[in-house]
Amino acid sequence: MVLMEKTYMPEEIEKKWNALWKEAHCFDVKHDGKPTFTVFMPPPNVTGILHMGHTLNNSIQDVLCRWARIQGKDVLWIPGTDHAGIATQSKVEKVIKKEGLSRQKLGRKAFLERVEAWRKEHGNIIFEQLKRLGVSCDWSRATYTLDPDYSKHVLTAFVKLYERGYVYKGKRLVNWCPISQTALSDEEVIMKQVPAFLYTFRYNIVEKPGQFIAVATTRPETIMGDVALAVHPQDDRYKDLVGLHVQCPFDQTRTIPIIADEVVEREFGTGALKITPAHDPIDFAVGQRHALPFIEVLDERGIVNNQGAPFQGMDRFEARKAVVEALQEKGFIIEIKPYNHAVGYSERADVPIEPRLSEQWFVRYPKVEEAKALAEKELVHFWPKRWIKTYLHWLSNIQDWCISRQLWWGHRIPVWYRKDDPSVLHVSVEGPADPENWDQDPDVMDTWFSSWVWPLGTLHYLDNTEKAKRFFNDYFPAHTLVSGPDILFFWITRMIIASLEFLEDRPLAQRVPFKNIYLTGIVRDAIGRKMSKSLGNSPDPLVLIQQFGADGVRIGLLSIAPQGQDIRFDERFLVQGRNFCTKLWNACRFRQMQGVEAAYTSLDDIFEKLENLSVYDEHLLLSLQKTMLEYDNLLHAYSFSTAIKLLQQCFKNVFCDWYLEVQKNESRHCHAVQDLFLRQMLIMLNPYAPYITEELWHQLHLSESFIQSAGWDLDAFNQRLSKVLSQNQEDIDTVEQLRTLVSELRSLKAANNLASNKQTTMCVNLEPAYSALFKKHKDLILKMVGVQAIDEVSEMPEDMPKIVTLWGTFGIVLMKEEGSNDMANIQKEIDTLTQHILAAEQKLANPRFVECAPQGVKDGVKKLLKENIQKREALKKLLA
RNA sequence: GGACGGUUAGCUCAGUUGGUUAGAGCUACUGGUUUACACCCAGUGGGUCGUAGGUUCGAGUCCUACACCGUCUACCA
Repeated sequence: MVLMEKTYMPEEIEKKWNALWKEAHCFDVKHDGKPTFTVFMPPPNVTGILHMGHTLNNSIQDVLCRWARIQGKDVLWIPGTDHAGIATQSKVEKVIKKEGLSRQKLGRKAFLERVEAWRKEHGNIIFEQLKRLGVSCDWSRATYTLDPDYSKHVLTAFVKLYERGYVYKGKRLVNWCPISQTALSDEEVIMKQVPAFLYTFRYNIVEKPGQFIAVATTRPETIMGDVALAVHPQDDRYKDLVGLHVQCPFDQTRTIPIIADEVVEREFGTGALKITPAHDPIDFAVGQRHALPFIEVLDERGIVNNQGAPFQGMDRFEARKAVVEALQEKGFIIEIKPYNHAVGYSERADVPIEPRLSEQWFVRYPKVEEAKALAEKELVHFWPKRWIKTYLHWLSNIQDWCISRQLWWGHRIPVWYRKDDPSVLHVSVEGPADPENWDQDPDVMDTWFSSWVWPLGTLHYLDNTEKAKRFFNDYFPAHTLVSGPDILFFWITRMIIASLEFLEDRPLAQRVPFKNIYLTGIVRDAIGRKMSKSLGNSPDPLVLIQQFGADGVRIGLLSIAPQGQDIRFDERFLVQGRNFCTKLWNACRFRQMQGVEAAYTSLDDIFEKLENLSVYDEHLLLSLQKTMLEYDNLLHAYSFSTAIKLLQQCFKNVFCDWYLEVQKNESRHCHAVQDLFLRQMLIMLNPYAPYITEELWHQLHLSESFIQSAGWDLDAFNQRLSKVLSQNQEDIDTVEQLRTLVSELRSLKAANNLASNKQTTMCVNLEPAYSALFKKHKDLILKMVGVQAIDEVSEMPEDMPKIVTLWGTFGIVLMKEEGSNDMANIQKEIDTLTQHILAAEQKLANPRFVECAPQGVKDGVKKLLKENIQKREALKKLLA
């Protein structure tokens, strides 16, 4: 047997196990009749690269999947990528721009080939990165949203919704991105507070020469598109003016009416609102109500068109300046004041969006009420729970979804118009039989329209073979969906709606695509800023993996990710993760140095060898048992950070720093105890740290097969353990008291400036009740504290530094120049004890307390009171 | 404007249905290398649980108000 290396070397070991796992198809779905466990990976952008958000998200999914596998479940974790319409297309457009090309110059077909080539080159980088992190997906089932089979699901969704009357085409005001030149959904628009100006200017009244109405606006460049002025019907200032007309400032021949509409806020600005239906959502509604004309003055690039004379050809921001200057020259401007307001920005291009009138495809959401009912009936659970409110709020205020995009990269809208009569439509997945007579709609669908059928498409719902149907039924719905809350509406809610709509033949409970939704926090930097490319505050996960090992990164990250709370990321935590791995490594190395059997040591073997257990052994195994139970509960409750901290604490404090140190000072060794502890600890740590635990599992010869097949039957384990343990609670208490005593005596030494390695002599005045216990464990105490002898005395010498413990008063023998007795400290301790004693006495003297409090609480108070009094008496003796 | 979070040690956070003397890790300080590990061990210091009230025998935990920080959402043009 070759001795393990002195430190854990993640890189080679990670490589080794990645290869072996792949070779053995460890993560392939088995479909062997065992209970299934499905997870859908939120598909990252196909050309994206791994960032901290992915790292957190996928680590959590991996914990869930690996834990399920250990429990013997048949796990299916489906990975995939998203074609990411706008993001990918604009990336490639930037690249070809450098070659002096544009997509228009290339033409649709050639451009799409370029994008596809780009995808082939840059796609799946993220898969390789995820593999480095150690995620256990079934890679053979990786799905891409433009895969032919997957696309069929997307197009079918469109066609079905069209047939059912949920999809319609309409000329509406949409969010228009002048850079990408496409419509955007409301969710792709980011509202930003920006400093701007509020311009107040005059509109001369035609019927009353010399009189005018003052109007406030932030968008003077749209004045040329004004078709009315609106005031509130109850506004006394303007009541008499309704029905009259005003003159347009740049086209004196054009007059527009003054109308009354309740949408106008009397308190804002001047109480008069200019109506530009083609360029503002509110104005659009007013325009429809009053049957006003729609005048567009900006084109698709945000440039003033021929309706906007004399500013034609100017960009919208140039035009704003020019219009204001022109108004100033005419003396129409009354006031210009700074004004902060929210402006919608295009998520991708980061420029203000332009509300623009255009013809688009819309979806009216089906199954909204059912989607609400699912959450209310707890057929889908949110973790943390509070997200249910946000979910319901969105569903209650849901707006029709603009799904067409004026892009080329994506699923093309499956609608054809007859060449000789474009009002004749053909809508189908396959297209018309005589394509030469038809023109297909040029637009593609919103990327989110493709990902909302993710649970159906990845499981090949439309495949009608018996085998495929059975597969779908066995793996749908998923157990948990893990995602950031930022895409709760974009994606999660829509997946629920799509599954509800397209699985109509199933009962409600079986149409929900996942039973649990776990929403992670957002990863922030050390000073609380969101991690982003532009700030450059996001570390490269691969560099971190190289520095700390994949396991170190995973443990570090998960230990600071409390349920649904944002994460303050700091490399310090990864250092801790790595350090823990080293500790684990060394504890197993230590075990190996004591001799490991050449044959495999199964759980049965270990239990067989558990005999003649000392109280220390029992104490350790009971700690293990308690930890196993708590760990199981914590994972059920998605408390990932608490769970890993629990394991770390048990492993370091109880096993390494206490049990192993005790073992070093004991002649008798029961290796089976260590083996059992390490075995169970490795199993529990495996979901968090798959590589190192797999390696150690084999180094310690715990099994021939992979750790993932170890099994986890808590009840059976507890029963077996109960048989070998004496289960004497007093013994366990004794060991806890011993730990405290050792710590107190070490403290006595340190307080008197004695180095921890300095052998000293102590004396003790024992509490009679603990005399026997002390004698029994005396040798161990001597060794653990570093003391030559502890002499029992009935009277403590006066000038000796002392400490009062549960078991007795201990004094330390000092050389002349060493230390001194600190009376002030003793007095301080007596004072604190007195406070506690008084509080306890008051409680017990209170009849209401005695009457109401449960017996356990009362007993606890009494016991503590007794101990505190005992301790205080001993301390008082020292002062006397 | 609305909704939802958060506020506990210098920092990052635990603290389950109210119940015994409020915890951990990191940092700081002190000391140490004994059968693994300095990516280690031992010890010390540090908190009137955001503020003000209330309910209760008992409140970090429940209620009310306020303050501050944050997120989402709608935006009054």
